[in-house]
Amino acid sequence: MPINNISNAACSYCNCSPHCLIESNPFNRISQLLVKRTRHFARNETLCVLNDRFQNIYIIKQGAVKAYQVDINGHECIHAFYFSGEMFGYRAIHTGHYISTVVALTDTLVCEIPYDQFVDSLQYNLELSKHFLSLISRQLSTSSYVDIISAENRVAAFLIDMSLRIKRNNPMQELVLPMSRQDIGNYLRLTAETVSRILSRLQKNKLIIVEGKSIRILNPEKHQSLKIS
Amino acid sequence: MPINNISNAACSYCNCSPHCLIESNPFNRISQLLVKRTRHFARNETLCVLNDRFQNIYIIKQGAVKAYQVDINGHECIHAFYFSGEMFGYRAIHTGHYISTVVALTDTLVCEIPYDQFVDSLQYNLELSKHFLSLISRQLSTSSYVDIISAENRVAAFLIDMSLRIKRNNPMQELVLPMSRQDIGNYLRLTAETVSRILSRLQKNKLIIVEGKSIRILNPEKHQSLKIS
DNA sequence: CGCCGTATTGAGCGCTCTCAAGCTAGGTGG
DNA sequence: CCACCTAGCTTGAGAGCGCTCAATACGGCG
Repeated sequence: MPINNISNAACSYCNCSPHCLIESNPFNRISQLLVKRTRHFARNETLCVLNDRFQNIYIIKQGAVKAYQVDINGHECIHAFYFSGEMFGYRAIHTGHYISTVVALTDTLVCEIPYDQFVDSLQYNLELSKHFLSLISRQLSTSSYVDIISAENRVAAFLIDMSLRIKRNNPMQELVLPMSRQDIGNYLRLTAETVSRILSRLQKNKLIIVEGKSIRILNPEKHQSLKIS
Repeated sequence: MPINNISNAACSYCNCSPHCLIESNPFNRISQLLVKRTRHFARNETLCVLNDRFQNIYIIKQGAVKAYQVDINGHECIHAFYFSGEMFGYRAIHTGHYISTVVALTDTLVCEIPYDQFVDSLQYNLELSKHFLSLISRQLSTSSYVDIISAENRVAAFLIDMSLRIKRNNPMQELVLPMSRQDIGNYLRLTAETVSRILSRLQKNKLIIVEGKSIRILNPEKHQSLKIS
């Protein structure tokens, strides 16, 4: 696997193409014009650091990352996980500096797109402008888990979301979470102990089967009803 | 005060101009091209309704609004307040339908901008594209209050934020909150009772002076330290 | 095998919620 | 002018959920 492999292939040739967030005709039309770069990061490697100068938007070709800030108590506040096909970095557009540190949860391949060049290309393509605005707006329209009051509903909603976003190529429909219980807790504003207890409880109630990082969801419908507190 | 007064004045003549979020040279240059409309809403009147077709982006010239969804338990989840000079509606870009109901908290004047026309105008002005993306990105980069664990810190952070966003023309630096305690609670995911108790506690600790909806912040520095849990 | 990081489980505490009772301000009518 | 009403706000008592602290179990790896 080549590190920092420079490539300028059209999006249609990307291995992430079937489920890429920005995969769409308008983007493909423009994609040939953009110099993109595929980069590889090992588990625990840092993709970008809080306060570094904003330069690139990233799309994950393969793998998973977490984006977090460390608060004054040293607590790691995770505000997002991103998976295969998803885009990140755009939250830095306003400040010009990354507003979180992003770390790979597993071996991860990303597509790196220089923002300056990308935004300049918008003037040649109104459709791309519209599409990009729509993508960003999508992030604004998805409500956060912390809106959900009870811890159990929050974990259930998290599992449903993960099961929809993590691409799986196994027949058993099992979900393999790339993050630790602590990460899940930091994301949902719960402690790792609470996350663990709730997973046990959901298993006892025959809603899921837990085997370490691998989780099988037995009754997605039941979970749906849990989702909204 | 004319209702639904049609106007197409340049932004520079708007009474909101001194503190408008989208006030900037690039926008002013384009603003003459856009048909805008000034509309008036009385207290408790609805500006837009959840699931209605997305047509306009709004900028508040004067007043205040709350944006909320009602969850399946009938609980009103407020996800934002907007004040004079601020923009809303852009969260609907992705879905094409408004994702919340917006209601006036006081008598409110808004500037209504048709999105289709606005987005078409982007192709004539790259600077406007960049500026608009930056504005939207700003919304993504501001973290939510619910990230703050303790209720006291959440309320303190809320008060600091309000004091920065609500424009005042009084010398005593007093903050007049346009929303009820219940609204504050719905926004911070606390009960109205808890909000009330915490305001009393902050007053007892000589951090604020509460007189109904009017609040004076005595030690902004002390609050800052409260802000991050 | 022992080691270490992660996950699970338990006991007790504290914060916020629930439920309920008073309180206040503003409005209406006599 | 006061009596009365109502909605919103405040305050109190008790309960429950999630946190803290601590012990134990698991799993990968030398």
